[in-house]
Amino acid sequence: MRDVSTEDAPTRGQAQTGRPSAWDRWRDYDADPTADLPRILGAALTAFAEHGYHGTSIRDVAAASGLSVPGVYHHFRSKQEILRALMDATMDELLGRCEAALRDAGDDPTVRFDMLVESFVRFHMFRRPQAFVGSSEIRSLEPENRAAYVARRDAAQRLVEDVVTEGVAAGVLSAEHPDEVARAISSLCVGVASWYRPDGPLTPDQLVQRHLVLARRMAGAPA
Amino acid sequence: MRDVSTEDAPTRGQAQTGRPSAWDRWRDYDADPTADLPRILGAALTAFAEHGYHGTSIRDVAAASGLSVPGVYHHFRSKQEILRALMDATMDELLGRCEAALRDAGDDPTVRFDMLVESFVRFHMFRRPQAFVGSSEIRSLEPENRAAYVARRDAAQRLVEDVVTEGVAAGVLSAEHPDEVARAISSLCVGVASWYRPDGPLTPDQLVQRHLVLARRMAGAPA
DNA sequence: CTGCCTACCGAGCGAGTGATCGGTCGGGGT
DNA sequence: ACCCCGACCGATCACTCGCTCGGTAGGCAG
Repeated sequence: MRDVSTEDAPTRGQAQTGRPSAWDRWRDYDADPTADLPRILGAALTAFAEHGYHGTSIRDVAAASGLSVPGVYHHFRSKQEILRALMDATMDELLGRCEAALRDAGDDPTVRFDMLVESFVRFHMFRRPQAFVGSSEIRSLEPENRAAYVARRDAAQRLVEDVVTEGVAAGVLSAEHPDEVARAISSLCVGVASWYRPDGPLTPDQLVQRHLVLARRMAGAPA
Repeated sequence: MRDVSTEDAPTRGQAQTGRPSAWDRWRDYDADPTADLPRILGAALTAFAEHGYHGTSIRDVAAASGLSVPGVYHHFRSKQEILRALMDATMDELLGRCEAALRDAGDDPTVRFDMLVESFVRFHMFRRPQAFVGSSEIRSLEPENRAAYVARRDAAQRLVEDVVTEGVAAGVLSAEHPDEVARAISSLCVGVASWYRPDGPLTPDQLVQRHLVLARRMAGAPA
């Protein structure tokens, strides 16, 4: 039994200098959200997004992976372990991309806010199944796994909160309650993951811009 | 076999004059979200909110209702029928309360926007399980039931969109894309249902006010 | 008292569940 | 040639699932 959650992870964009750093190209997404995932997790992602964790059987996952049931259990100890690996991979990517966006943004609080929100919106647009499963299946995680996941989720929201707080301190934002603005921006993004369709009338860049406007307004950026 | 979805519904507040009108007291909520529901639906609501539709068995619902499995099937033809009745009751109340709020608001576009948003926020705070199940279990509805539910859900969002559009026409709001603002406000409220806890530091009225501020900002109300 | 209704329950059906057992098979090391 | 190991499968386990059958208990009309 091996943990498969990181196997086959393709080499991603790297910094030109120094050690390779994943998610440096935080704006770029493969069109297929399952492309970077090992096949079992890819199959599980699609099935969980469509029917939910409890609405999906190991046989569904096995069939979609081109494996038998024992074949799946060769890679994962249990159904719960598949969900845990999927949720972990989701948070790895979200946090990785957001931290990369903040590195790119430098020190200007306005740029930091904009780029972090942009990164959030893009993730929820292009990793729609991950974002959806990540928010709807928290309750299906066993207590320990849930606690670990929620902690990372809170850390992601904390990134937003900190950037709002910085903006207020620098006088470029005027939110009275940064934690609530952070929560509102998170809710907005989760919403995007639930209704966004790639074949909609607007381009991804347009949608990013429009949601950036909404986020700026909530945070009290000058019109 | 009877349809139980409306049985035992207590008489609610009525208009002082003319025919009785449900949800006239659209701001008032019983502390227990299951209080107005027949016991089977109340049990199903609690269980679905905690474990999801597929994570809940008929035996769970029966035990929580103090009935046997056939006892449950005496009132509902199938598990799906229970979910449908629950979702219907949820939309009945949401739409009923929002329409009552709009009746109360009169003609002033600013008041109409504020009261409708207030009604939305309150519903998602005090009917948290309903709101959560209503958004997370759409995928568990069979196609016909889902289509009917989504249509009513869209109608609710349309109420918000119309009020924003009215506000823009009257010059008291300045949103460029009312449909997106409406979606954002809905997302905000769904978010409220997912994190709000009655024992939090803020009173419900404070939370309503703060979310009203966020909604007004997104809609481009003057500061 | 009989007949019929609603409201339920004990027992159990076939199907499907997560998980496991004892394998097979092909490739790499020696 | 030998063996071992990772990757996988057919068959099957004990159990739970949604749902149903044939009943019973109590109320009420005639």
